[in-house]
Amino acid sequence: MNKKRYLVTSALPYANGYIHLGHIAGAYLPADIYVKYKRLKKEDVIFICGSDEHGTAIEISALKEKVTPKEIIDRYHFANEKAFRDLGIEFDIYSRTSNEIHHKTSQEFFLNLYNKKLLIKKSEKQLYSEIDKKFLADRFVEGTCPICGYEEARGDQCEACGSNLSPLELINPKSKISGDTPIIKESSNFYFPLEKFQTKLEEWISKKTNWKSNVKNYCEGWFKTGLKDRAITRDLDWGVKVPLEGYEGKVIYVWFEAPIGYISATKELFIKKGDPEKWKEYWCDDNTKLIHFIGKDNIIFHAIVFPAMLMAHSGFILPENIPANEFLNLEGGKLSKSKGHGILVKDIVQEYNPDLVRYVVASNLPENKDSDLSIEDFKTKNNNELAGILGNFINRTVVFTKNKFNNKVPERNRNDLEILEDIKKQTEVIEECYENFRFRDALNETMNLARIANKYFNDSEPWNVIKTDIEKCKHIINNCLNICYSIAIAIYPLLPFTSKKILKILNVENSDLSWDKIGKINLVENVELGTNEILFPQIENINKSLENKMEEEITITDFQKLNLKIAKVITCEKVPNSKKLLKLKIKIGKDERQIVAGIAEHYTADELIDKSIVVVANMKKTKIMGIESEGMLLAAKINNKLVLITTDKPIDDGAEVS
RNA sequence: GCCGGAGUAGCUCAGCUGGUUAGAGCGUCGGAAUCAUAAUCCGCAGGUCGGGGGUUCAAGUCCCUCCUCCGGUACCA
Repeated sequence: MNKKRYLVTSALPYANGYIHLGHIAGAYLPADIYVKYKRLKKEDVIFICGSDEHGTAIEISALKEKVTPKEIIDRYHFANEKAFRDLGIEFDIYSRTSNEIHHKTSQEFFLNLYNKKLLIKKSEKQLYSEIDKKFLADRFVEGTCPICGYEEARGDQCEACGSNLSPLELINPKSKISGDTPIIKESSNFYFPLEKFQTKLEEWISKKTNWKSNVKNYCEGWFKTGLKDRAITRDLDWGVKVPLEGYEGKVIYVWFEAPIGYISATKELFIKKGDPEKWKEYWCDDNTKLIHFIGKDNIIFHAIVFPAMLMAHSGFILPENIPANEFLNLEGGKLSKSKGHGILVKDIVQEYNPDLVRYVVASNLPENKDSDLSIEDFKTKNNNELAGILGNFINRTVVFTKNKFNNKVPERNRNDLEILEDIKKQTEVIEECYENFRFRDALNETMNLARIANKYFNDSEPWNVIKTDIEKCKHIINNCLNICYSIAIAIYPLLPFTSKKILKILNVENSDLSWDKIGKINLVENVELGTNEILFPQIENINKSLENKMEEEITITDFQKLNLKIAKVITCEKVPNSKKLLKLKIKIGKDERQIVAGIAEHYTADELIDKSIVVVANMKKTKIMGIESEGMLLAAKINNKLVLITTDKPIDDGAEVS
């Protein structure tokens, strides 16, 4: 019988931004907890992750910052790698898709499908720049929108009117790289026949009775719409080159190549370990359970696209489970980079004990639905739970030992194992949680160990017993110290740093942790303890500013780009068929113009007439629901309240705001 | 507009295929204790399970409808 193996992956973070708590809650912390638990159970498990480093977004960031893509990916790759490490998230390997081994692996994968004639070749007219010497990907083209006339529409979409475009539709297209006017040229690209795999996928997923319902629901949604073939190559520089002659200047699309990163990273891991063939045990052997930890935005890729790719390639195992999480909100608001709302890991670890961060996130994991995290939690959970329940038990036990028994493990002197058995029994409850990917429950049940322990301490009253029966007291404290050790093991998946600290306090730093040791007698009598330490000092104040650290700072020059003016509303009417749009005519000095504003849910058209408002006067023209808008009015918004910005005292329209 | 998801105690959330008095953690309150980071332990708190209607012997749990929020997708030439 072959032993079961676990191959655990966390979604490859895109190397175009810093990791924040939403990411951690979605894909990384649950995976790390799971892996640590499996390791305690002495299971064969490897934990794979790495940076996803290709794609247009990175290339565009590089273009914007006038640096090479390599600089961008290096910045985020190393920063994120460190962020994970700081949080105690320990991958066996944190690789990156820019590595040579990944390029090679992806190309082999591609060729495998190509040689089987599975890929569909489609020729399409594409824009080609003779100066840049390449085909221009959608987002590298700019031109006039054929629908609304907006002059800087992107190749894929017009930001002004929202129309989806293809670069060929643009009037006067220009290369965003060189400004060159591209010509139309035939370009052929390959498509992956996803449609063909739909039946097989549906069948496969229908058998996955232990998958979370949210994951299955998403899949069913996609099936219902019908899977469509997806382009697998595109005209770009930055990425894995298409390994065929005549396809120079084309790369493999990131969605295809990134998940292969799990395979390349596994290869890399075993090359480093000096056993270069061993990766196959994890990817090609049915005794291995492949588990992808991801956020819900990634479900389509891990539950549908990648499995289809693996089926097409054949020889690989398919995922056993995909315990995708929903999204983590912060103070009721969505975590989003663009809105400057969120907590970056690199910042939070400066502020708090990483185990506290793990604890707060783990107790709020969005396992069944989007969840909400409050900054206040860092304080209350630290003080009330970690310090009060867990830290306190360790501390009261150790301090008691120090004061009454010379800081040495007192002797056992009776045959009473009941409390240790209770502890053991509780761990079975915890195990069940882990096996079912219920990490929030696991955390709660783990804390119950400390609750049981505190109760035992209270009920046993060693501070009284010592006055009448010192032997009995020794036994009690011996139990408590052994419970401390058990707790150190049990909390290890959740609070690895604290676990180590407890071992140090117990002076058994080098002991090999194993789940089986929980509820057993592990400490040697009369051995002296180490130095005590307060595990979770009380937190008095919390730093609310953390949530805003994502906001970009600007200079006065940036501000001056805005041309803010006072305007007077002349007429105003509701835009038919819209929920929140009002169309208003405004007067800015001599200038009269029309703007469309999304405030109908807060103001009626009549209320606005004659009001003095503040508008951004140099806003690019745009069309909203087909209506031209030549500016943007300012309003303050919080929760669901919205009020217009107006002036303190009357002032003529046209006045500048600065 | 359409398709999903969600709306359960003050807060954060559990409640599988409908079935005894709707649960947990934290907070609040009362009590016990004082070894411990004013930490612990015990007890209590009574929430029309978003509104309304329906099916059923029985619904938080199924059906219809409405409201609110969140995703996805479409359209508004």
